Amino acid sequence: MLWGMPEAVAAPSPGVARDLGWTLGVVFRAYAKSATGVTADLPGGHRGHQVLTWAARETPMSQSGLAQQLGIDRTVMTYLVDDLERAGLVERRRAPADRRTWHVVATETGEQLLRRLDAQLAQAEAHVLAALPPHEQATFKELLQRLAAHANDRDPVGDACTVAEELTARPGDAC
Amino acid sequence: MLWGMPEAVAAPSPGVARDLGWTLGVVFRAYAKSATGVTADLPGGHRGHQVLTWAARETPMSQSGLAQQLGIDRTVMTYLVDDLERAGLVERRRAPADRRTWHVVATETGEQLLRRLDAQLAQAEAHVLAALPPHEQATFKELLQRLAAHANDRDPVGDACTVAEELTARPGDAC
DNA sequence: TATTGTTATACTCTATAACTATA
DNA sequence: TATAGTTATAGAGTATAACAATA
Repeated sequence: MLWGMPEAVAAPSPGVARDLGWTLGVVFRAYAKSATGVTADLPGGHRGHQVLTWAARETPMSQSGLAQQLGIDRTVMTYLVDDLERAGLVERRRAPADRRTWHVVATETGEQLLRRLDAQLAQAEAHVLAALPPHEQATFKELLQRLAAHANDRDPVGDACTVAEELTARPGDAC
Repeated sequence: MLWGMPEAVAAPSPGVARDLGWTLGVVFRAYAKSATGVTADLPGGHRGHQVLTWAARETPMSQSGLAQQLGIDRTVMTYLVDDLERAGLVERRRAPADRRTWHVVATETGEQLLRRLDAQLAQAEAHVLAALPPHEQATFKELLQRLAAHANDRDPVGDACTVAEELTARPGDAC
């Protein structure tokens, strides 16, 4: 888990409450909390939802294809599909062209559940945005989409100066 | 770890790329990746940074107070302060009023490092926002702050209809 | 008795590596 | 030989419970 910060957490100082990282984290966790609640009982949680979403597409995907797309380890994907299959939400079908691979396909039950989950997730989204009037909601989403589109464009901030070096650096040193 | 989704991940469908949850996650992870790099070598990572931030305040905090404020378990806080103390960034001082509690106070070294880390985190912030022109950056941050301020106002989306119930529900049922 | 802090233990999640069956 | 999938093992991170010192 990354950046777990359960429940309400107070800002270390008034200034921090205006930091991008802090506010982004607060809003993201508020959404994640709602979304986690929606997918809580689904096998695999939010990851199960992602797999189910892909499994409901027309073109079938292999397990390794799913793993690569969703950034999940191949070995984890096995357990994930196992659980979803046991719940009757997806099926494994041998790929005709390559008998090594399984295609993961949503069952009718899985597709019905997916539609309901998506509707509930839309509610969670609306809940998070409810603090803004409609036209500002649209502005926020539009700006967020543009940020997301360029999020992976450049390399992250250079780590030329590590903490280890910082610990021995003097105040005047450039970092 | 919550919502781990390493590296670049493709959206399950074109529509999803416009979902709030998806875009929020992409931008948050982009920032988290930069921020994690900044605090990578700090004992305790980003949590160590949070503790250090509180420890640098004027009014000293007890370990249990820190744990409660930051949503960290008491037992984890012990290890965290141990590591920060070993690195010479904070000190434990017996509280005069209550000899059971330790006050966690940043050392001069800790305060210097904190100032540098905060400067680097500001760079990470600027990096994430770089896709937008200045006046839209200000708009985004303002809207985000208003969302964050109301993030914990109401209860999360009702989970009156759990997945377990969904699995047995018929298409017409209200959820 | 309740609380602060510490320690030890167990549990969950994930990653690594070895194995099979196909290609 | 290389790849898809499976399984087993080990590791990190976290939570649970018991303990000592103090209130």
